[in-house]
Amino acid sequence: MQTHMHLNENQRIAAQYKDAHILVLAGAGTGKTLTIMARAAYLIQRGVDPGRILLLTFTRRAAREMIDRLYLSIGKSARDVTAGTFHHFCLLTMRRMSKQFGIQEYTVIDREDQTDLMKLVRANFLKKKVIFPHASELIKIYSYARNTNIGPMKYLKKHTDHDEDTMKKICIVFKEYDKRKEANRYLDYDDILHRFAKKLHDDPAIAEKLRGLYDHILVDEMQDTNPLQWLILDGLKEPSKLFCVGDDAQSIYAFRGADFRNVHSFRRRVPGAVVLRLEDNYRSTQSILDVSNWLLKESPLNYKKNLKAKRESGDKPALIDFETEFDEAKWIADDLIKRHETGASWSDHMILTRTAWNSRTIEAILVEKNIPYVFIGGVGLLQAAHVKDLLCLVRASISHYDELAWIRYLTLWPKIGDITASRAIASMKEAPNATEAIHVMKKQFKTGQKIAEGPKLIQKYINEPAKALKAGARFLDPILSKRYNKWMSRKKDFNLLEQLAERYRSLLQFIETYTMDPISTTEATRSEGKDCVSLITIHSAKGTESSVCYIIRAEPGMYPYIRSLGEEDEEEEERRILYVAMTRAKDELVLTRTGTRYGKTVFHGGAVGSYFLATLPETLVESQSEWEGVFSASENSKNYGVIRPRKRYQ
DNA sequence: GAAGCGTTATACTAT
DNA sequence: ATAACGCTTC
Repeated sequence: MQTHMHLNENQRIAAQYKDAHILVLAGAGTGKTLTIMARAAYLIQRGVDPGRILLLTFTRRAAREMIDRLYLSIGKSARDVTAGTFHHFCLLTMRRMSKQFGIQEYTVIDREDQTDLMKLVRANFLKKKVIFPHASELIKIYSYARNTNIGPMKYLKKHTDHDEDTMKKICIVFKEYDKRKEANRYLDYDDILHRFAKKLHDDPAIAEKLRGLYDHILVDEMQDTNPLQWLILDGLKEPSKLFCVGDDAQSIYAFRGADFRNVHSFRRRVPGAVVLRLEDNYRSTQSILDVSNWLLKESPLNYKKNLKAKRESGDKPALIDFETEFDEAKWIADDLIKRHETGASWSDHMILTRTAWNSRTIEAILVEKNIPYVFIGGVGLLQAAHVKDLLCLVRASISHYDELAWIRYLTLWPKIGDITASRAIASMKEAPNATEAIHVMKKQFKTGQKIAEGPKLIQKYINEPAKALKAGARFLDPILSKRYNKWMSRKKDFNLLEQLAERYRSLLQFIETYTMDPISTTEATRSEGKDCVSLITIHSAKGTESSVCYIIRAEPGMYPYIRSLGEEDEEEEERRILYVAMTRAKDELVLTRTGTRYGKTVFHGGAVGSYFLATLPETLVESQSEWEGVFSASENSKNYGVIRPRKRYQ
């Protein structure tokens, strides 16, 4: 990282550009974040009210970090800048104008709830057993179609090969899903953007108001915004000025509707926009960039990227082979300990993983060896079954429309399954208010009195989330302790939850925050600023950096990921994922791979399927094999078997 | 008909 | 770890 707010010429020109919409094309490590912050600082110093600056980032973590850094540079006024993700910003704004947006009493639901709701709709729609996409697949299709602003039918025709009849049925199911969602007063992630964008474009009075909120909109990771997000920027951009920063080579969210080409069309979309470039890399050594550059050059797409280091050439990246993921994990843990003993901080190390579950082995070893770490990405604390049980009790207490929460809560009780629960909930829907609804529900069951106690308990503490959770946890304890093995270790999560909740003024706010920004258990436990190793998915690692980076499981079937094989667009996205991973490293890059694929040892001969590192020139890395008795690392890559594309899910 | 239990299959990325 | 499924019990 460059010294604080010390800008090079191009960064300075970008940060201080006047009166224009600006796109900054900034390669990895060229000081993207620094330039955005310098822009904010410059604007504020020139007299712009910080409250009239909107900073849109990709994760809430990124927003927090930027505001913290801005605080160090310009002080208190940094806190007045609105910073967050598109979803966060849109929801916040809609909550402030909840009457105009008609979202009072609405509950935000996550992907899992979306899928569960879709399951109900799907089951209702299908008479008998027919071949029909699963709920998770339906949600994926619908979400993608909405984020790219194309109709579901158009999407289905373009991306699947279902027959006409099935496609029509799928579209009907989507309509049913919408209806059910509305009846439950749910907002899914896509609704948050969609409702906002719709008002912005269809309601001139509200649009006028929204456009007047900010003078400057700064957007990080522009390459990963999708067409729906673009509608939002487009609607807000006059008289506000856009300052967008991105890099096509780091676009890794196509599955969410982003298109890496979208930064190229910026000038067409925004007439008169100025496009600037940052090309000097301050982050990494040249040896790390050499491998990264090589990877992009191998692509059939022309990224026109050749990162040049401002730093020394440094050590060559290492490529190390292991027989099993267990060996790999142990080696990394020992390497970390060695480095720590010679004076390095744990926090100088980042372990990058393609998939969240791939990190399980290494996580176990880190725990075993007492290496402090934080896991970022993947499944959250709030997804654990027992935590969901408690949160659903809370949700049910807040909203009597919340069908999923009620089903979950009611089915915790003996002799109540989903069918009985659904019936009771259907009768509740008629009730005019929450109190009446609970009264109606109570009468359905012999144990009704006891069942109704839970929500009543929670309702007492609507504005004291920690107390509500404590009361809820105590209330559910007898049921949950019977339900789960190892209950004592699960129960600990409730204390953690209570601690988190203390920071919030209402239950609604607490639930909403963590629904939109799920965190892992280690992330919740870690005290701020603690020295620890980061174990992180590459998708979550965007925008971060570390002195030493380990990219684990860099074997065939992983880069490109096995499911993308055969689809050029998808394989190229996988290339960018690996590129993002490599360019996080400042001083040392260690690629490790195993001979295990899906639990089986792979060392049969034959041609290599699509595997990026198969053609990696030996001069670019130091190869090493910890796989005793087997061929050397360089031979190794040639001896991996053919990888065939897995049958695609329809 | 519905609940509940035990067995088996299964894993990408995320707001 | 959990969802899905088949089977048994109420």
